[in-house]
Amino acid sequence: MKPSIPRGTRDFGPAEMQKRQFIFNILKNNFQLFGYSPIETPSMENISTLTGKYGEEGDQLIFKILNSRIHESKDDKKETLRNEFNTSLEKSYNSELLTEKALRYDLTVPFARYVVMNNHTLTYPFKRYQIQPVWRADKPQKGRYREFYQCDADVIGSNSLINELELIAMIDKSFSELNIPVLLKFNNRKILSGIAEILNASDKIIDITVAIDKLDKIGKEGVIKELTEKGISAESIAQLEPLIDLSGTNENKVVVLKSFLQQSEIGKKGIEEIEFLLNNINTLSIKHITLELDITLARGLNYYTGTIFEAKANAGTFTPSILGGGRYDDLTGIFGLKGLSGVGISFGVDRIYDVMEELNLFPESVNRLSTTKILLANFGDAELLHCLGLVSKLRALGINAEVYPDVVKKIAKQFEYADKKQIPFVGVVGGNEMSNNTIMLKNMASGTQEELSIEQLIAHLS
RNA sequence: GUAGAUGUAGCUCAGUUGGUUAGAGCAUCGGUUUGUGGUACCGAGGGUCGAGGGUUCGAGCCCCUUCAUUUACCCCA
Repeated sequence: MKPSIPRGTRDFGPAEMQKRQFIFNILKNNFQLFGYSPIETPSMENISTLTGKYGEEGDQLIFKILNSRIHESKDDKKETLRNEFNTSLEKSYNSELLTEKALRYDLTVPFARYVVMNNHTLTYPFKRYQIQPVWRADKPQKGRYREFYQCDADVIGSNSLINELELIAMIDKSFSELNIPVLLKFNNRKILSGIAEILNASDKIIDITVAIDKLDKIGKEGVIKELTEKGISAESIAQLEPLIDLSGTNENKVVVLKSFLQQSEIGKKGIEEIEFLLNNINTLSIKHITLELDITLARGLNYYTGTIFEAKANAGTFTPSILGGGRYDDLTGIFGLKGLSGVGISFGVDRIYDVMEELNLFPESVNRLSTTKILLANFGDAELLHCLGLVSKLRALGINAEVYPDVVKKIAKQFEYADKKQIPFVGVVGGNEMSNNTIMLKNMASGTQEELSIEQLIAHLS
């Protein structure tokens, strides 16, 4: 049979892994630098843990796992299963009789589930990071995969906006180290709720933000047309006008929003939070990223209640977001633990990779196929045994070294191997070198070689 | 879900209005070189042209069906 992998999934070869790990390492270091501890959770969760947390669209994109040993069910149960299956063919329908498990859709909901289950062992505020793949049954396209890694950092059990500030600092530091120019958009769900409250249209708030978000694409008239189509009254649209025209600095936008939201308690709270962030952001010495208040940023995930974040590369043609996050006031409440507010962000490694590839941002040092520093050529059994002693000496000193395992007719083959793996040095130990206790060291880049003592070799490679 | 694009060698792709035995580059293997790679030269292997059906004396090319991949919209990391 012809081998293939499911669509939306990918294999990663050594060259790609080298670069992916470069990203993982930077993120992991920063997570630890800011005080987060690692956890892992299972790939699969009970389906009831996941459903209802991501909005209607999100729920449909959850990969479900068919119950195992369904065929062993009793006959009377089989009839029920058949009915459930038929129903699920007719409409979007979750039946726990068929699929009681599903692949995790993100890391935040499993984290909330973890917190509730481990409440008594945790010290709050609990700061965790988590680097694991998630799965979404989306149609794949550019920058969109069905299996991809998220790198999450969340603080739970703290209401303080200091957490938001720290996250912004960590985002800045991480993207600065990755050397990616980034536009970090932020907003606050309370402002969106406030706008809905003022317009008395809480069910239409998503339509409104989506429409205003298209301003760049379809112009002001297009936006007004779309709002009308969505059933927003002319009066409300007129009222909305200052928001459609919203522009300028973050501070200017706050002034406009303040007057718009005067009559909304929740809106005023949102403004207060935004102002706190803007007033204190300077003390963070943000050097790298650009911060922009964007009231059209809504984010589909149901659980967000306060600050929301989204980051995109500020250069090149790759437009999908590479980071998302926000505050959720009561995600653990669903699992029975009330009153724990959390805030977190998620880096999308796969998209960060795509951006870095496009902008050619990977440093030269990770653009190689292997980390081996020296290959010892194989001239036969006796020489090989001698070389094995030599490599273990080198490895003890932290020098990445390997031997060529097979005896081959043409020595050239071994040099070709080193060349293809981009190994910088090849050591040759034949009869002469063995009796002299030396090694012929060839520099693959320059093509030159010289006979060295073992001490000289070590000095050369260290 | 809606719309478009593409399926030819391991990979990237040519292939003329339908006409002999379907090509190239890269990769692989062998040789020029039995202690030396990357550059050069010579040679070899490798194809049910995505699958099924139709039109035709004749189909990689035209028609139908189907599958796969990919891009955009929606939503998302």
